[in-house]
Amino acid sequence: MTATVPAERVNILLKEAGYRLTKPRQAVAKVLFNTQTPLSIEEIHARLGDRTINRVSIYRTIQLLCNLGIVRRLQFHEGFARYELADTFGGHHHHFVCNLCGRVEDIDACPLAATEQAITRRTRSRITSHSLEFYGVCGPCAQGVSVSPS
Amino acid sequence: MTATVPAERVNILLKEAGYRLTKPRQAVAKVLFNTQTPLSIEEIHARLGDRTINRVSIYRTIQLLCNLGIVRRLQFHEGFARYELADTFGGHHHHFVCNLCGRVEDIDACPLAATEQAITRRTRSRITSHSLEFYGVCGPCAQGVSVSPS
DNA sequence: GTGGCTGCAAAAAATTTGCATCTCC
DNA sequence: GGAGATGCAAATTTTTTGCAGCCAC
Repeated sequence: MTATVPAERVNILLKEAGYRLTKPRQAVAKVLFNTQTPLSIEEIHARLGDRTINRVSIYRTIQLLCNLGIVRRLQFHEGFARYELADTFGGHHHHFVCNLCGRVEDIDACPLAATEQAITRRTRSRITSHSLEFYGVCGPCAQGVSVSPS
Repeated sequence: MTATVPAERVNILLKEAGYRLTKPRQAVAKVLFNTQTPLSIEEIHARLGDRTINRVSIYRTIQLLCNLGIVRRLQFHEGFARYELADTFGGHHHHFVCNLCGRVEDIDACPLAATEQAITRRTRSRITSHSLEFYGVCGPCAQGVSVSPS
């Protein structure tokens, strides 16, 4: 995804919700805003240059950002979660995950609006979000030119 | 999902692939064929009446059934995985997960064939599967008549 | 009979929690 | 200064692995 709004908006949202602007929170938010692909806790930790920020703080910060609707959690069946900016900040999109190299590509097309309406009408439920992932073999891997993921 | 083919087909598939027909494997398959909703390892274990079958065997059986394409893994952001019969046995469908009561409903409509084709053409990738979940509040919960999940 | 399968125990990995210390407002 | 946040350690939870004994073929 690509950040469409300055990271400072996160600061405002935190303040408005009554939370403090601390170094770990700003650092984690910055990493997420500067990254084009969903990150695991471990990857976020690795990107926080100096390792003075504890993994536990990253977990807690991520949980907070998820609750505030700034970040969303993804599961690619890897045994751990990944996180990226939520729709408002990163734009609504889905993912294609290569089963060979693990690379993740954004899929901007979303054909689900009509489906959601149909479900809502039929079941009287309220849909607040959806999660859609495609799995397969990416172009480069299919042609044998891929490298294993970092 | 609903089983559309007798569970005996699993026995044939196992044999054909060179695996033995053991009690744990038949018991786990039976549970999956008799259940309408995706189950966690814990839930499968609980439904195996007598507790003579170990959790580890369930993990290993599930992994085998996934590899054979009989079962598929789902993640509803609960911190653990759920499993249900794969398309061939349970029919292609997606899920609606109620954020309040946790109930899971099948969504049979799948509007993704066209999207998959578009992605495949553009990126020269090969899509082998997709995963789509809707989240929200189900009808009963929206009307305050819901009970918490078992 | 025997090689693959199971159960037990233990390890590994991801995430959460308790609490003393620190720091943002 | 004080409430709230962090860091460390330890606990919890889910899943995986090693290995001796068992059972399907």
